[in-house]
Amino acid sequence: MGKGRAPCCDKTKVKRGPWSQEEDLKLISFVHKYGHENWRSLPKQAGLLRCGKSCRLRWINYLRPDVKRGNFSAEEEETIIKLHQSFGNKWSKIASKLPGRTDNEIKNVWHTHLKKRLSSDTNLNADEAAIKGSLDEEEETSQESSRNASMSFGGSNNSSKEDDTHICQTFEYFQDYSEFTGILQEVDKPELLEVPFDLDPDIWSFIDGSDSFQQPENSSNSWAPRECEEDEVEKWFKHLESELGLVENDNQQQQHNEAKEESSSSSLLESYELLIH
DNA sequence: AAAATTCCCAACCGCATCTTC
DNA sequence: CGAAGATGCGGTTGGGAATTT
Repeated sequence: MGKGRAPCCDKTKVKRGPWSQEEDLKLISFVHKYGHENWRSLPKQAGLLRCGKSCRLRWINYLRPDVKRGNFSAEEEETIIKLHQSFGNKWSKIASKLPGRTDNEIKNVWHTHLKKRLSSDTNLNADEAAIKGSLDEEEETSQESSRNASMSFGGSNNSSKEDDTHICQTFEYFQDYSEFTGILQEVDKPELLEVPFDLDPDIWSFIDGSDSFQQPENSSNSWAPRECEEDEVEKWFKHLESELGLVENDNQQQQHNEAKEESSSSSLLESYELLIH
């Protein structure tokens, strides 16, 4: 890098605001194939009308496969509080101690929940101190339990089901086959694998599907497309079919369909990780 | 049921730091 | 060593969802 480069981006020519599913797909598949060594040039090569900064943020905070979504557990919240006491508003530092959590997410949780909780705890403790002398033993016990109840605020015990919901929300808009093909054609007219079912394989055939993007001019090793071994793809498809119940008999299929909404979200994430790693 | 208010979070902005020339 | 671009970070905000009146 160095002198004579163009500015980060022309803000009059880039799209802003919420990301569409199409943009997400383009970004995911581009990063999957070529990595993200150069955020500045990525939007152009991926066919995105976005600032590189925006792409980076979207990837880190939302699309990265290892992003953990859903409510923070009580343990995570306590960890954040402790780390905040040590590091202050160093959100990235705090995030590095919480695998799967992003600095942005931690920052949001801090401002929306933990800060309030801490200040209410402080007030509670002050009140406690003020009235302590006049309380008999029974009243003190009551105060203690009240404070403990306050400490467990945050909805952290319902994380399991809500995790699934959040993961599902992340992936749910990838479920329309026709949209994928449209995006495929728009990105770079890749050869789409014919997949006889309607869901996730389309995403991944899209992602693995050949030369969807402009190859960077000076391709270094990190930019070179990853080799997608056929047996690896086949293995992954089998895994996916199994996860989605597509290799089951009718009864199993019916049972599976009933549970489909719950299982598909985690399966998707699992499959994504399986493919990426 | 509708309006008002509050809450939440994804995304933007601008500054700081790092990297390269 | 300084200049300039790239990237990272933290503060802030807009708008949709949820809740209250």
